[in-house]
Parts: sequence; C-alpha cells; structure tokens
Amino acid sequence: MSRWANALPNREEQLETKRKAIIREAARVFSRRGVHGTSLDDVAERLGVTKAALYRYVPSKQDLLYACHEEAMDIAREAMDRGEAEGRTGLEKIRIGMARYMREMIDAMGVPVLIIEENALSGQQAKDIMQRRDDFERRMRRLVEEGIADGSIVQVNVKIAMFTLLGAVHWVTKWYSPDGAWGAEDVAEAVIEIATRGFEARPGKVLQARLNK
Amino acid sequence: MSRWANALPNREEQLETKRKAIIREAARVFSRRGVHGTSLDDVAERLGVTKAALYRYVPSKQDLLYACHEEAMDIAREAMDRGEAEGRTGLEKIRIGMARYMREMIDAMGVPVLIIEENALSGQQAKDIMQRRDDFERRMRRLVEEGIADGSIVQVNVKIAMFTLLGAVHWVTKWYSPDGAWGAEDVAEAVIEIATRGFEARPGKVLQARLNK
Amino acid sequence: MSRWANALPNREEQLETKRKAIIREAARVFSRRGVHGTSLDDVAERLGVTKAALYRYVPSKQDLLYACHEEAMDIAREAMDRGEAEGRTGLEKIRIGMARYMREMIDAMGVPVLIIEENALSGQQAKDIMQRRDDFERRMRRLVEEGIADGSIVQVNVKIAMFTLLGAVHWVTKWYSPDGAWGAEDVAEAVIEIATRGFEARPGKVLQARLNK
Amino acid sequence: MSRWANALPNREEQLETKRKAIIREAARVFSRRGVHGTSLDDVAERLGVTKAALYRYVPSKQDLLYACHEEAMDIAREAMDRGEAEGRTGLEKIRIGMARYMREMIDAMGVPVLIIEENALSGQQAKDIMQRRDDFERRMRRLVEEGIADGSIVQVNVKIAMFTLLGAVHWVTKWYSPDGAWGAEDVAEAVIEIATRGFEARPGKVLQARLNK
DNA sequence: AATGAATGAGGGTTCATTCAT
DNA sequence: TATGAATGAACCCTCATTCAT
Repeated sequence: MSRWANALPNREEQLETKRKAIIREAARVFSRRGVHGTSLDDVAERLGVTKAALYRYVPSKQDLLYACHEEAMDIAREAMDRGEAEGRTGLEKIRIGMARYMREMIDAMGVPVLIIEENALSGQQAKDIMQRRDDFERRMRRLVEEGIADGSIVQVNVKIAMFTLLGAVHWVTKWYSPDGAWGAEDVAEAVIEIATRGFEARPGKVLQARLNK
Repeated sequence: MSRWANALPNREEQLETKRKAIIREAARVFSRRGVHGTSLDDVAERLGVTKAALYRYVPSKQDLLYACHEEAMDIAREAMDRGEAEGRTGLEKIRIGMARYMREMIDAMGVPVLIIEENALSGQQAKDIMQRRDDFERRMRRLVEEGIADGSIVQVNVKIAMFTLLGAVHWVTKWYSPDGAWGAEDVAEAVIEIATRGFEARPGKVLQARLNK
Repeated sequence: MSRWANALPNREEQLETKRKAIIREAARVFSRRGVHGTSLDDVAERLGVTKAALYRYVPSKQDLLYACHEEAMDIAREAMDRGEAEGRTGLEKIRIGMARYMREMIDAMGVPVLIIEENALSGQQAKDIMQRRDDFERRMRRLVEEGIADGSIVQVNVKIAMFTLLGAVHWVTKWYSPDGAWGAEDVAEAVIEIATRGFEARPGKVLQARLNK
Repeated sequence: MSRWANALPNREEQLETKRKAIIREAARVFSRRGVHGTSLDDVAERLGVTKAALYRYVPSKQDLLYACHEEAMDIAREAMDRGEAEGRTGLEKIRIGMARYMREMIDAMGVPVLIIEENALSGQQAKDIMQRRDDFERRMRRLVEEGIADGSIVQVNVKIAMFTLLGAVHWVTKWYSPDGAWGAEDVAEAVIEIATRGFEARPGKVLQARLNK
C-alpha cells in the first residue's frame, strides 16, 4: 500500500488528515476482523507505516477504537438530524436518515457500520459510546412511534421494528465491498427500501432503478 | 457459576454433554465479545471450570470455534430442510426455515447466530465453513427467486433481499437476552415477520399477539 | 504395548517389580528424548498404563529420575568392584569394569548409560548423584594412574584419558539399538577394546571375533 | 550479565551479530540442560534481554534449535573438507578434521558439540539435520576405511571405531569449561590424539606438551 | 516524523500432580 | 489397583506500548 494511502493533501493540518486516515482504516479492519483480532501492526501495514508511527496520532488502541465510535456516532447524529429535518412522516424521516447514515459511513470509513464487541471499550469511554448509541436508538424508536401515529408505519412492535432495520443496515459490513459494482448510494437506498418496507403502512412495489446489475 | 452449568445429567455420555456445554457457552461468548476478545479462561470461568479442563473435551480454541460453526451450520441446514418441506410458496419456506433456525440456535447456543470474524478460522476449516455458509446463502437466494416466480415475493433484487433478512436475523445477537420477557419463539416469529414483510408481495397488517409486553 | 511389558511374575513383590519396570522404561526414554522432553504420559503409554497409575509406584517425576540415576550408579559401583577384584593391571581392571558396566546397564535399562541433563535434578538429590558420579570418576582416575604406574597404560593425561573413555561409552546411547544385530555383550567389548586401546601401553591388533557382521 | 554479552561491534550488521549471539548462547544451554529443559527465558536472561526480544531475531524456538544445528553442521563440513584436503592418510585426515571441528565448535558455540535429543526437531527440519548428520558420519566411515586401506588404521570394525571417536569428542560438552586452564586448542588435540590412538595402526607414546597442568 | 528495538502483560497449550471413584 | 477428571504452574508466542535515534 502507498504511504498513508495518499492522504496528505496540504500542510500542518496533515496531522488531522492522517489521524482521520488512521481512524478510517482502523474502523474498516476492526469491523471485519474484530477489534481484538486486529493488531496495530495490521492497521499500520495497510497505511504503509510502522506501528510506532501511529502513536504520533493516536494515544492508544483503546482511544483509536473510541475515536472510531465517536466518528460513527457523529455521522449517525448528523444523519438523524437531516432525516428529521427533511422527512415529512416518521417513515420518511427514518428512510432519509438511515440512507444518509449508510452513505456517510461508507464514505468515511469504507464500511457502513462499526459492530461493537462487548468489553472492547471500558470505563468512561464505554459509557459514553453506549450512551450515544442509546440516544440514537431512542431517536429511532421515537420516529417509529411517530410513523405509527401519522399512519406511515404499520402497527408494529417498536423495538422489533427498529432492531430489524438496524440489523439489515449493520449487516452490510459483512457483504459490501467498495470495489464491487454498486456504489454506496445504491446499496444504501436498496437496503433501506426493503428494510423499511417491512413496517411500511402501505408498501407497494420495490423500486430498484440502479440495481439492475 | 455452578459447575458445568448443571449440564451433567447422566454418566458416560457426560463427555459429549460437557463438550456440547462448552460449545454452547463458547458460541455465546464468542458471539458477544468476538473470538479474539474471548479467552478460554473466560469460557471456562462461565462453566465453573479451569481453562485446562476444557482441553479434555476440545483440542484447541480453533477447533472449538470450528465446532461452534459446525453446530450452527447443522442447525441451519436442518431448518432450511424443514422450511422447504413444509412451506408452500417461496416466502413461506423462508419464513418457516428462518424462524426455525432462530429458535433452534437460541435453544442450542443461547444465541441466535454466530458472527464470523474474518481470519478467525484458517486453512481447511475456514474453507469448510465458508463453503457451508455459501451453500446456505445459495439456498436462500433460490427460495427468494422461487418466491418471486410464484408471486409470493415482490420483484426485488435477490441479493439485497437476502442480506437484509440475514442482517435482521443476525443482529438479534446484539440485543436479545434469554433472561428477558420474550422467549426464543416470540422473538423469532416477530423478527421474521417484519423482515420478510420487506419483500412480501402482498403485505398486510402485522400480527404480534405475544409481543404486547 | 502389553500391560506392564509383561513384568508381573509373582505376587506382592509385584510392586517392586513394577517399580523397576517403570524405572527401566523411564531411563530408556529419558535417555533418548531428554528428561524434559519426556512426559509421564509417554512413559505410561509405553507400559500400557495411565499416567496416574505411575504414582502408585513412584512419588514424582523427580524421584523417578533420581531412581534411574541411583540404579545406574549401583550398577556402576558394582561393576567397578568387579573390575578391581578381577583385573590384574590398571588397564585390565578398567576393561573388565567398564565392559560389565555397559552390559548390566543395557540389561537393566535397555540403554548403556544415562546422560545427565544439568538442572534436571535439584537439591539433595542432585548432590547425591553428583557425589556418586564424582566417586565413580575418581575411581576411574585412580585406575588410570594405577595403570600408568604398573606399565599397562601409557603416559597420558589422566583426565583426558578418562573422559575419552567415558565419552565413547556414553555415546553408545545414541546409536545402539537392542533390536540390532549385536548383543549387549558384543558392543560392550568392542567399544571398550578400542576406547582403552587409546591409552594402552602396548596396543596390538584389534580382536573382533563376534563383530564380523 | 551485560547486555548481549558485549556482542555488538558495529551497526546494521548488528542484527546478524545479535542473531549469532543468540544461537551461540542457545547452543550452549541447549547442550547442557537439553532443549526442553531450557526455556527461552533462560536463553534471554543469559543475554541480558527479555524473552520477547529474541523474537526479533529468531522466529521460534524450533527455528532457533534448527539454526544451532545448521551452524554446527556447517562447521563440521568445513572441518571435514580441511581434513581431507590437508591430511595424507585416512588417519591424518580424521585427526586434522576432527581437531578442527572441535576447535571451531568451541569458538563458535562455546561448546564442542550439540547433542541431539530425539523428537526435538520435527518435520522437514528434522529430516534436513538427520540428513546432514548422516552425511557427516558417512564421510567419517569412509575415512576410516581409507585409513585401513592405506595402513594408517588397524583392522577394526568401522562403525565401532567411528562411534568411539565421536563419543569421545561429543562428551567434551559435559566436562569442558571455557573458563578452565585449557584452551580449545589444547583440549581438541589431546582428545583427538587419545581417541584416534584407539585405532591407530602403529600407536606410539602420547604427546601432551601443553597439558602439564 | 518515523523507525527499530525492547518490554511486560496476556493468551493458548502442555504437563506434573491430585483426587474421587 | 487403576482410571478419568481437574488443577496450577510453566512455557511459547503475540502484541500494545515506550523509547532512543
């Protein structure tokens, strides 16, 4: 691999750029092989650097993992904000939000989501992330309830509906390849469409213009 | 924890019973914390035994993981067989098969599925499991196609539909607790209903008798 | 292998018989693979028994090793006694003694000598054995000196002569096989003849009647 | 002990120097305590380093052992080459070769020989080393035969003669101390002289100028 | 800014030893 | 008397982390 995966555009903000590159690459590998199954040597090698070099940008593996989650959570929140701002019904808000979430995650980390291994984080960091994840889930639940209320979502157990959707989204990690025929955009929309159709009040046909691969 | 989690009913078949108990417990922990995030000490402790004791029943951690996957795959195949035998349309076959799969997995391993960390298995074992997983996925795809053909499933991208369903199912690992209010049966049916509704040809209301928690 | 290598002739002295069988077998394996390279499972397996069974006859691996050395040292002393009693010159005493030593060792342990790994024994046991080994070597030195004095041995550095002989004898472990064409008797005599010829005062031709294999 | 036993003369070749130091030290300890009786901690401690540090220079304990044997075999071959080139009779060739072998081994590893515990190496490595050891012994046998043919060696069983000599040489491990009064040179010559005198055709007195300790 | 070298902690595995049967 | 089961210590090896250069 080329050094730093060619992520060195300008100057002193290089530091931040490189940090982001590390996080992005780490997220990708953590996602696939598991946090504990990934050594910092692995991460470093993919960036064309030495393990020791990483420590200039990240204080520890734990912190690196935490940063990955933070990044993911930032993206999630921002996506939910968008969804709530732009959607009209509960269903629409969910669709817009989650699609954006997936797209952004794939752009940022090359991977649509970070799967959380229990115990991988600890102490305050674990609490922080769990807190934010819970917030995220709470927002989702509320949107489902909103959808039920406004008639866009069928009468359904909220928790099940939410986790079904989240599962579909998260699972993309296991099969999506950025080198494949489909772009982030395509996959995101296709998955969200089917997954939300599961609790859509008046589901019709499935559109899939771009997916005629 | 009590010794062997009280899994010692009779006598010489104790060996096999204990082996199964180990596999079951390992699967559960591997699933939550990741294979590499789980030490054999962890597994042993949950069984109220020493790490060394495990080695009377399992030749290595690798083999233990392999055994977990084998067990899972056996269950998966058997469930698919059932689905194909008992269902009438493609959709029905999928529903019956996947629901059974979830129930059996929860019974056997306390966990609805095993998530595969890349690189966790290696060599022939990795090939074996991938092979069987591919077989499993191929069968699912065919059922989706069958469903489209017989009109029970809407026109949809087969791969996306399948992975959406699988994601919903697999994700249950992350939130299901056997100690909670819902039994395996309830969760399995609820998840499958919503997840398959995503590509059901004529989706109606959602039934959820048992889920009025 | 048959149970206890068929070493169960009479009755309550069986205990001692079995103990000897264990020592014998252990000595053999220790000799070849090294003490630390040999597990009690290895020893037990060769006797057709379980590891745990050994503990009825031997209190620990350390003690087993010690017993091996004791046995060897008993044989060595007895052989030296014989040599000193029967030989006329220093050279003759050495020849008789060492040849007997080799024969008896092979009979008793199936192996002509025990090679001592440093640190394998410890504490008092180590001291004991070292003491006896030193006694043995001291006796050998005195016989060499006696041989020089009585003219049967050439003027030679005593230590070197002794260790050369001992080396030749001990090395037999590495190549002698009781299943081969030569008996213990043959090998013992042939080796001793050549090895002592190295410091014999008036060495002549080499006799090797039995070795025309 | 001082770091790396003061074996760090220059710079980038330090890596090779250190590797050699490890091999040398390992050979020494393996030789005395047996491979299985020696932990890498032992080896590391003698070099004033941590066990983990060794892994920068040697991939595994097995490979370390293999490297020891390789080194020894290289020295053996080179010594035999010398003996065959410089000696005139079979006997002379053996004397020159073996004396050189002992000297070089003591210089390189501080120990005149490596004793092979059965099963210590495995697979291809075991085959390799056995092969080379057999080659070595074959060469020795041929020299003995040559000596018999050219009249420098008495009529003798070739195998016994060879193993007697090898035993004398190998045994030096057990009693030679580099810190003692004799140098490698002295010991080598003294041992070889007496050991080969065992099958010399016309053995005379024993010279031992330097050994009047 | 990055590297090579070194360390200490931890995990997988073996094994001597104990004990209930 | 012998066995199977279990344990704790020890060992090999990996890896996150630090430091001198």
